[in-house]
Amino acid sequence: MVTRRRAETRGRLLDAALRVFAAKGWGQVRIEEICDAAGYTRGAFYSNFDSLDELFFALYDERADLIATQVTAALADPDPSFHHAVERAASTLLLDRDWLLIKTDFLLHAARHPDVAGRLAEHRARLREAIEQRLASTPLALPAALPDVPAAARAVIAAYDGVTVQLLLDADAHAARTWLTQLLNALLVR
Amino acid sequence: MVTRRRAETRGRLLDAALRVFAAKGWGQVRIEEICDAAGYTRGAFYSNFDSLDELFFALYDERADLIATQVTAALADPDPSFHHAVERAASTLLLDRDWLLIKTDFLLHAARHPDVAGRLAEHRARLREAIEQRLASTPLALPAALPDVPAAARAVIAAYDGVTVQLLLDADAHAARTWLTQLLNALLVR
DNA sequence: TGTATCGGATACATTCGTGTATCGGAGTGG
DNA sequence: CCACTCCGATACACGAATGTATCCGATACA
Repeated sequence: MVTRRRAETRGRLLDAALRVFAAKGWGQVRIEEICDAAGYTRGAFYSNFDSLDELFFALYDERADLIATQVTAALADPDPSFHHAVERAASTLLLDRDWLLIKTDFLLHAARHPDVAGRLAEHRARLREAIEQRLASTPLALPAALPDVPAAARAVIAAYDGVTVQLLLDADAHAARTWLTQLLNALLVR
Repeated sequence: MVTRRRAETRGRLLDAALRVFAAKGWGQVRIEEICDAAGYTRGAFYSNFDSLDELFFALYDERADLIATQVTAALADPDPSFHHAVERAASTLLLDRDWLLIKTDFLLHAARHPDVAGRLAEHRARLREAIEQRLASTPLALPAALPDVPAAARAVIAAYDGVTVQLLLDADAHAARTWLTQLLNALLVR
């Protein structure tokens, strides 16, 4: 089982794919571009993946799992203040513009192909549950328009999605983070 | 000047392009698909446009202008109640899922190609100004986290973008509209 | 109505990307 | 050290999409 070299090139291909997909966008990417960026030829690609879709999905799964784990950890940390936890989660979520680009590509793909929307729904559900648990464990005076914790959690996700759009457009990560915390304050603090 | 037939086919091509782009997504669309959907051959396309990009941009400009005009009118209408105006604007903005798909495609394109981001920025600016004027002309007790009207207007846009994502995923326009009004209440009403 | 022009259809050449089949080298086990 | 296996490189054949050049029918105008 010579899984050593194989895992290496697979990893390099995934890393290169992240950059290339972020730069050009789903649908503009040719297989050979990724191979070039990774330092291989198409032979390596076809030896590790069956299609570009499979690579893209593998990439999405890998990164989505990573991010969800990090955010969950940031929110579940019991000791710091609420605002501090929000800051940490916001930093994780809005840190990597490349990921936001790819995630939005995947969102569009899921919107058009409901059969693959499950992966995305699962990712969002993980984030929502982490947010709900954090909200439930923190004494908050929610505004009248958001009566319960699930509604508040959905509002948090909507704010995140809204700020994501802004960050995609102006590429100002710092402004996006402060703007997200400002929005969350407006939403969650009566 | 035989502009009659020409305008007709150009219009049909744009209409067909709206459907095809919404269904398949930017980057998955072949010129001939649009021509087929419009009932023409590629000759008609090349006679009216230089490239697929040009067609896509023309389509975006046309629809963005239409939507912005409608929303501005809905918001500027002085007589109805604030909530009623919000409902009308929300209905216009969230009515057409096809448009949201295309708009998001364009968002990604703009995020990756800053030189074409101007069109999108202009569209957003029009919406923001309409919102600001409406907010300024309505006595509202803004929450502490959104001190002034510009901040509140940006929050409205963020909420719109966030709800757009949800609508893209679950395709439930009615839920999206009520959810948007709920979010706006949470954001704007102290 | 005849004619000139315009617009869309058709045919063709070319380019580009893909997928497969095969080859050579590197790593592994005996 | 040798043989075997695995993996990535190379070469090739095929199909798809594009853009252009040309043709024919429709429309406008005298």
